[in-house]
Amino acid sequence: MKLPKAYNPSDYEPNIYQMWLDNGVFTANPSSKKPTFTISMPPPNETGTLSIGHALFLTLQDIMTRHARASGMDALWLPGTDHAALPVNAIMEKTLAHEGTNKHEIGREEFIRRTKDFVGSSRQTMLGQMRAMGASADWTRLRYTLDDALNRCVNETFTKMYNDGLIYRGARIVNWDPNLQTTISDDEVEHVDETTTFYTFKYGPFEIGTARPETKFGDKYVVMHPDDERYAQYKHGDTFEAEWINGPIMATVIKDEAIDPAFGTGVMTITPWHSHVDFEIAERHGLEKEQIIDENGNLLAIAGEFKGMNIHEARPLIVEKLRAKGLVVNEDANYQHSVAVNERGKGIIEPQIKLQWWIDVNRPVVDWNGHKRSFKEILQSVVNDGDITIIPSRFNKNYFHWIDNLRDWCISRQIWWGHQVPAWYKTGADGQQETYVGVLPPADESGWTRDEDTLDTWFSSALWTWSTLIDQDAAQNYELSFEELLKQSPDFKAYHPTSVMETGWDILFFWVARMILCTTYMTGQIPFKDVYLHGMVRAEDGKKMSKSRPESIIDPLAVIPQYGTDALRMALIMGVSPGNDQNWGQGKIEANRNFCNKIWNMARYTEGVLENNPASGNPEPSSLADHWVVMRVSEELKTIDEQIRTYHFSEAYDRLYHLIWDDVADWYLEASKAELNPALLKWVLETLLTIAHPFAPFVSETIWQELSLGDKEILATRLWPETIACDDAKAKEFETLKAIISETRVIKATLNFNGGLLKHSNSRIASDNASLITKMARLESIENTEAAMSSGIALTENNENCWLEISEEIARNYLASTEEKLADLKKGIATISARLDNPAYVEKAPEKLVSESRAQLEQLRSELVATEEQYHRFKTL
RNA sequence: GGGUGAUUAGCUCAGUUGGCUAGAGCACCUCGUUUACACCGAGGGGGUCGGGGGUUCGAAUCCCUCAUCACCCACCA
Repeated sequence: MKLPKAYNPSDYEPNIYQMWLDNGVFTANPSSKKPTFTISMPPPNETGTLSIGHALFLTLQDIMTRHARASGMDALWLPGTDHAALPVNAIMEKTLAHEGTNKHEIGREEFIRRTKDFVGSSRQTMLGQMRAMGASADWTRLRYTLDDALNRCVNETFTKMYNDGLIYRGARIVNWDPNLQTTISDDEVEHVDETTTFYTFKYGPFEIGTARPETKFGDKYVVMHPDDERYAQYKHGDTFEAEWINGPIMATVIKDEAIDPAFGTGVMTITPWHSHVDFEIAERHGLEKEQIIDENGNLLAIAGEFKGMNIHEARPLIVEKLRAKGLVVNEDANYQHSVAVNERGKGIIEPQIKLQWWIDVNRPVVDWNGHKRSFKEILQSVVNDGDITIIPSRFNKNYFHWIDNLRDWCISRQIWWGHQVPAWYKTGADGQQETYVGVLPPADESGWTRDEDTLDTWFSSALWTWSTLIDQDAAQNYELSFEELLKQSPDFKAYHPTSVMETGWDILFFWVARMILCTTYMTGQIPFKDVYLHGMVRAEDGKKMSKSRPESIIDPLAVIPQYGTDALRMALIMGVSPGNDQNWGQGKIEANRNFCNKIWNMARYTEGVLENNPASGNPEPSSLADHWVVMRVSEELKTIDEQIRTYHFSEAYDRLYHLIWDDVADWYLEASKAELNPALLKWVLETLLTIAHPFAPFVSETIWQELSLGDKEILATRLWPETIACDDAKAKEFETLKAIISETRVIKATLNFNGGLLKHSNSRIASDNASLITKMARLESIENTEAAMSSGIALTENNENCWLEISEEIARNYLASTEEKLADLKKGIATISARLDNPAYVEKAPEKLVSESRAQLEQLRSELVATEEQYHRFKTL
């Protein structure tokens, strides 16, 4: 025996993974003739270690990839990591602050160098963890979002969009994070609820409400709805003088439909520099805009005596001053509103007007399917036209809704870690600023200075599916045009568009939509055909795992040594449906550790049999159990294959679990002990290991290697098994046999006795399989009496004239069970005959269902007759 | 304000396009040291599928409505 009694995963996993690597099992081959299957791995951020969420996506993608490989495809799962601009930058700045310095002191070059060191070690940790999860990714094609080739793609994309007028530089209102000192996109803004004080101030003849008195210094426009009759006497453009924070000011009346007359007094003043809505009103009417708050959140000169003060300190002082002037009309301390924060770091967002780079999403100049379209229109049409399928489909609605609300995308960031904007500026002879945008710096760099900003991480991530497939060396040859580069990239030609994008629903907008946008634009192709969205893994109590509750965090790498990677993988997909969140379940991991051990012991049993009874010849079913197991395995081979292909991972897993445990382990292996068929037993084991492999790669491959199974040396390269022929009638006979054994067990358990004598009257199945029945039902013996039953308890669930010969004394105790059974049978008969008595059912339901119902009714009725006879006999005992 | 999801056994959840008398894992109860496995085997209890309407021969599944919970988007002077 090579296999020890229990499966201990950590004894085998690292070696098995290394064996796969050594044999190049995961390496794709674009020159093969096989159909291709591609997944671009969503690159994890290089900020630390793998989370349970990473473990989930690695499992799902690995199942798909291994299944594709087994389906005879050239499967490429392309791995990578993300430079994670904003989070990494924040970590670095914090580290520098700790050391008493900052990025400006050490300079850009040194900053980049130190950041590379940091992410380098973090990357190695993460790659090791991904391998520990069993990820069958092609590590020879490992990519990084800051690779030189990707940088070229970034510059190509930026330049092309700039030349097409789709990227522009403009002073617009942005989401400014004073903590991280950068702009962020709309999608990175999160709203958190807050209770604050809502003030109502007197402002000339009006009363205005605000939660932010500190922004009000420069307010000189008072806005109301044009149809608000309370203010009908004031005309658009009227001016008036009002006493305000730092003395009298001239104010102008503006009428605008953005104002809700029902809110507060229906009048407000605006601060265009620090509010999105106010900015839009000011733009509509061509109003002046003035900055009040600087980039650190301090008040500017316009605040007079408050100049230089932080807004939070200044707020109460400003209110105090207004109160002293008698301008405070009302204060509501329980005002509920939400405040915008950066989802990274939770810094409060201060809108500012800044000169930034933007992508225009509304300009219809992009060629797509022969039409000039805007980015918005392309995003809509690829999903509407079915080029891309989102799974589950309910996310279509979210996706379209997001597009409808999409505004121009601010892509520049005031941080150093990332792809630098490929734009250069110089002041020309006439004093005007010139701008140069290009893939390469200007030919003569003298006088030009490069834009200091970097691009939003998602801008480079948006190029991920194809930038990773272009020839990495050719990308450095700038003689080649971008189109030539694509043509000369074998991987791009073989593997793009990719087959499926598997990712979390939380980055549908951030990433999936932006990949579609940039990829259709640059390559003329969709990035992927299907989008499969998984949910979040939450803590066992249903709440988010969070750093503030360290005990809530499940570390996948801590689970693996104790339970094994396979158990972790299966726990993560068990009972989980696409797009739905799941709670971590300790019970699930234990159940799957046990399942792995079950597989192990199924192999161990087979190993023992084969040692004494070497398999010879082709596997062919002989006994009833053989025919039955071949039938069951063949059915499930097809179904599980289909389920994986259609992304029903949980159901595929469920079928595998019960096939192995219930059908094979509990029935077939036990039955085989009565009538050995070593060749078939071996076939069953090999087949089950092959279909279990995508789910449980380690235990299946370990057994394969330890027992030197199969026609191939490595299970990971084996094709999905073929079915073999069986006799359906014999398989059905085994079902009858199962019924005899099960019912015998039930009677024995109900009456709680051991042994027992089973008699039958010329049952061929019972006499042919006497030893099997005796063994599995744990009987004393079995005999054919030829005579009809006269005493004991009849088995009524089959038509084989079998009965348990036991004393009338004990048999009478079965009366209660018989009564229950009678009730159940009558209920079942009532249900089905009611259905059949309904002419509409017989007429409209499919013929197959109707005939099934008839057969079922027939069966129940004969069972009822037998049970009733028995019942009356017991009554008279 | 707009939207999505959830509500199924004590707990955590599956349940493809409506179709066998509604399932799993865990937990629970009874029995069992059968040489693959106690990380086991055999048997069992437990649900009017959130409430109410409707469509249909047939509804956990489709439609309407209400309730509770979670989340997303927008707004917030």
